[in-house]
Amino acid sequence: MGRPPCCDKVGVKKGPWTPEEDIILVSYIQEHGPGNWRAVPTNTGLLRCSKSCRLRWTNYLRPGIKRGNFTDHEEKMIIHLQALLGNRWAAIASYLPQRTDNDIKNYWNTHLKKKLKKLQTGLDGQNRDGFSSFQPSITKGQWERRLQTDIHTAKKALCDALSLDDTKPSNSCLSELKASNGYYSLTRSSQPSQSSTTYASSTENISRLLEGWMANAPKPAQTNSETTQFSFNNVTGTDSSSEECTPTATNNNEMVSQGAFDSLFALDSSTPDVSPSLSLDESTQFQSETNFFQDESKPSFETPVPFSMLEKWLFDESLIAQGHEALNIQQISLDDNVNLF
DNA sequence: AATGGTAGCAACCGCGCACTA
DNA sequence: TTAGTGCGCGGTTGCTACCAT
Repeated sequence: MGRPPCCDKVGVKKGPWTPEEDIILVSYIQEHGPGNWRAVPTNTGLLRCSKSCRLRWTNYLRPGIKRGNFTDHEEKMIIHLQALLGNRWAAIASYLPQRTDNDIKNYWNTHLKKKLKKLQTGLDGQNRDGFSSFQPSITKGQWERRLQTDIHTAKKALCDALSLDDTKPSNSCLSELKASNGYYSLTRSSQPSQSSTTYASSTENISRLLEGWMANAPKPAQTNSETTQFSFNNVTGTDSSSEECTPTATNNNEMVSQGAFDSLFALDSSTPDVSPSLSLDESTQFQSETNFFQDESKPSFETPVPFSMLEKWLFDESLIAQGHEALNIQQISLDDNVNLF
């Protein structure tokens, strides 16, 4: 059977999204919810294909997305998870609730690959930080087979471990908004760029504003130098809470504040001992108690479960040195990847 | 100041899977 | 069982900003 194109390509706009398009898309999703992407261009009048709309929403407009500034812990998690899962960015992203697969993929390709390569060449076989060479105890085929059966359940178990309540306000929100001040100019020429394009910064603002919508009933738009620059008065329900980053904005289940999220990754040696390798049985046990991926393949954050299990599993580098099998698996994959550089 | 190279990132493309009729 | 459809994923491209010369 032939596969029809996702759109007829005729009259379909490509390239960067404009703020106006973002607003239209956000407004539509706010009203109808994500999904049925095929209908989005038709119903909104956007000259974009459905895939483009979905991608734009998933990667940039969806609430709760953190962009840029990967922390050391996130970096480590990505490295470990990439070693374990390979280039399964969506799976890796599911462990980093605020990050998109695209973001992680880009970060891997642009930063971490180089970093690891540098590390690999610099150390030249010395064992350090879990990234060095070693003698694999099992073949890649073996661990891949094992992963095939284990990854899915382990993924769900880990997501369960990530589940927590979000009660802290985001401290970084306001400063980011300030940093973005003026970036939403439609002329895209009013402010100097910092580290990203003016457009990227502006979509971040859209996301943050949307967080406010999702969290609260629509309120009259508040006059503000930042929001008015965005022409958000075209959209009903602009919420001032997104500017203030008050805890009221945390009702959204998808959103995890910076503070809360960072706390997840604080290494805590006092946490209970767990096996560094999630066995199938353990994972299945978790799986039976949880309900994941409610929306857009991201875990929910309803049931507070200590993060220590995942944390320990991912970060206990001493276990790497001890040569546990599960971490050997990571090492194998990591070495395989490094060899590709 | 101008130019060329490079890095970073947003977005696109094609494929595969799941679901339905 | 097969065809049609929608969606998600991973790889890749191309644009833009930055940096070195």
